[in-house]
Amino acid sequence: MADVVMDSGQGTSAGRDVTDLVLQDILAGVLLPGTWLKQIDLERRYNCTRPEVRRALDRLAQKRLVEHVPNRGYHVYEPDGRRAREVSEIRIILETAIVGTIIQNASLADIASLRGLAEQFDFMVLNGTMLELYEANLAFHRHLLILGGNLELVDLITEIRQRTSSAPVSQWRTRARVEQSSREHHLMIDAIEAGDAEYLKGLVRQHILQG
Amino acid sequence: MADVVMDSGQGTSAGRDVTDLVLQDILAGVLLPGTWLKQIDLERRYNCTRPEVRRALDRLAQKRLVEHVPNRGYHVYEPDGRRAREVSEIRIILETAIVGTIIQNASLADIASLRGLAEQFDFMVLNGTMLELYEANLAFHRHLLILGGNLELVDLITEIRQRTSSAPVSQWRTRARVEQSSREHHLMIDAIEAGDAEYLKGLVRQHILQG
DNA sequence: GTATCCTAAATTGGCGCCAATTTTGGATAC
DNA sequence: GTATCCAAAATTGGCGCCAATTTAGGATAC
Repeated sequence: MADVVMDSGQGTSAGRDVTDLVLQDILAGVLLPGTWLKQIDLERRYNCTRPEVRRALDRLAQKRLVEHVPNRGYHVYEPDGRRAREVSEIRIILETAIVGTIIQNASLADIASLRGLAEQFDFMVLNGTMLELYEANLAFHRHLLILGGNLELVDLITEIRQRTSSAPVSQWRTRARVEQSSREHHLMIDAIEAGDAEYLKGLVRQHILQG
Repeated sequence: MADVVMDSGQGTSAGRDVTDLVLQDILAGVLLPGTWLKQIDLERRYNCTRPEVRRALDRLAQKRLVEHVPNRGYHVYEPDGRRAREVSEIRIILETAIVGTIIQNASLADIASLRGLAEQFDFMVLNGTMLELYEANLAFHRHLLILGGNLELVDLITEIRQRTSSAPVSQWRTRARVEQSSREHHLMIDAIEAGDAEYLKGLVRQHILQG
């Protein structure tokens, strides 16, 4: 029996589960770092019940996106310079490590798909919300990582990407940076086409460090 | 560190979080892969309430140690060859990446501490339970990783180590392998003392691949 | 006028009940 | 004898209530 049910893992799910809704609002910058997440407020905001709110908060606390203070509540994690730096370092280690495999596995069809996703990102820069831009970026990078052939790694990177919750908002404020990201996406694809692993590694590193 | 090892059936399980208790039982092999975790059973087994059980199961499902099938329950994840291989690959990438930093940062005091932890592991091989052995191993590797200077990375590796839950039991059955691990621990410390990064990388890779 | 204490409102968090769904066992029909 | 169907038991999971703790505000003493 094909009884495969997509539980609320870390996949990109539609805004059904409360956990994802809160997560999206944190990533979109609606719920700012330091904000206390009162259960009664979330209950009303997302039109859901108390237990659902509590489960969502517990899950986000496990993911270390919010902090739980016993008998006082949950609040959005404040950006931590050290942590952000360390997460970036981890991402650089992981994402540069599979550059070789990505280049080996990339077919012409893959490159075409990547171009499409990169262009979709460009489109969202002009006509899209912050969230749509974020998701387009995620889709591009996800497709790129899948070429690495390690699905666990794709999930892991997607997961630790969220650990610098405040990053997307605070770093993507300027249009210049977003357009820089856009250019780098295309340069990455060029590097894959050219089969230049070392150049791609440099691009990935730079891309992560700037956001 | 005195580790609280809970025997099943015992009554007073005060203080400890239920999630950790179930986690330890999965890691220790008491709860075998595929087992259905009925809420009523866990409730009685760990002397806790229904909501506590459900929270623990939800958390373990988030960590992907158990799988949740709606309206049917939770069961311990079956070992997946592909996943285990991919997790090993990730660990190799991360742990070999910080070998250089580890060697740079390792003081004489650190090396002495590592020797002590390695010897504690040796001791547990002879006079210790499976869980104590597992924890001694964890303590050694944790101390090693901390020398890398990236605390997020330490937590991350500790976390993904648990993703191959069935590994410790199934792979550590033979004494030969455990003693091989023991030898490798000491060889790693030797490599650190000698400042030989490349040799240490090879050891780490081999250590992860064999379990 | 300010600090402290005490009371009241608000919030968190534990707990049990009940409905919805699934599983199991047995009875019946072919 | 076997397959199918139905009913009873068991299990999951949603929901709301109430106690414990914290916070805020006001009254009182100095």
